[in-house]
Amino acid sequence: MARTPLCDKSGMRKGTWTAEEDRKLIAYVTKYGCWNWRQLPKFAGLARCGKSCRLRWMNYLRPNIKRGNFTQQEEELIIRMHKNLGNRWSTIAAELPGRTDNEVKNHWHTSLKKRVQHNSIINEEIKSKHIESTQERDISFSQVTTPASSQNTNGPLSPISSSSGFSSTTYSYQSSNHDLDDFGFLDGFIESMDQSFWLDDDLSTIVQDNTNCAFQNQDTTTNDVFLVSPNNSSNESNLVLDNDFSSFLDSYEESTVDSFWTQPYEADMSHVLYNQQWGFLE
DNA sequence: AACGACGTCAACCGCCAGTAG
DNA sequence: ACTACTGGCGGTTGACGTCGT
Repeated sequence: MARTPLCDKSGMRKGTWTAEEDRKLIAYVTKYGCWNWRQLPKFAGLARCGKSCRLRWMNYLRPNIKRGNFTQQEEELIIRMHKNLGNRWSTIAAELPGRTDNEVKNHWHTSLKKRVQHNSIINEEIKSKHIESTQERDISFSQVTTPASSQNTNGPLSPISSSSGFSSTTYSYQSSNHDLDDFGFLDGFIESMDQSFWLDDDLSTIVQDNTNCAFQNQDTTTNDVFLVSPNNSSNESNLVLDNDFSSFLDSYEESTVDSFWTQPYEADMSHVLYNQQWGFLE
């Protein structure tokens, strides 16, 4: 599943992230935010390039990442959006709360693409059979009543004029008269999502209740919430924050840890939060 | 049980756009 | 206007798991 750990020329680690590296990254970003990915590994005590840290955080460690199988609704949305937008994975993923562009991309290549292609083939077969039967009927009909020169090949019954090139047998929304360029149905999909899906209620409460020790930094595009030191350019102030952070953690450990952090390192993250064995900036 | 083919997905790579100096 | 830097994106890789023979 993961790559064998190795180092590049500059001594930066590559390959699979260890649980310890994850703990360091989570602890640092949770405390100070992702103010500069390039500089972050140095301060977080990680022998990784910033790009690798960013990727690990964005695709795997950040809160509210939704893991597990895609629902039928999610798959239908991906297929429809991909048909309209192409390989714009980040745009597609933005409509799937908790899903990353990498995850959407992987799921498309491993599962959905084949399914769509399979359905297209079936659809083509249905189309060609329909054309054959229509032509046979037209021929037999014209033999009796109509001169060949007056046959209309692009009439209302032509499957070519009504087909979207997308199977209508599997995906129910296709039969609901949506225009291909009309994303209106997406609104309904998104509205039906519980708001807690986007941002953990417990977390937002905690951030509001602890503004004395850290301030909230929320990414408006992803709804990610980070806790940022009031003055993260100073180690001295960070140490002060460490003390405040202890009480801050005490105040919410029971209500939030389980829901805030997702698998697979839920237990490890709890360890970080409870014991604060960060081992850096100290 | 052994082996190869295939599927999955975390992670890497290169490119590009935006921004600051 | 130009350059350097950074974050973000999409394409691709490759280790590991699963399945079929």
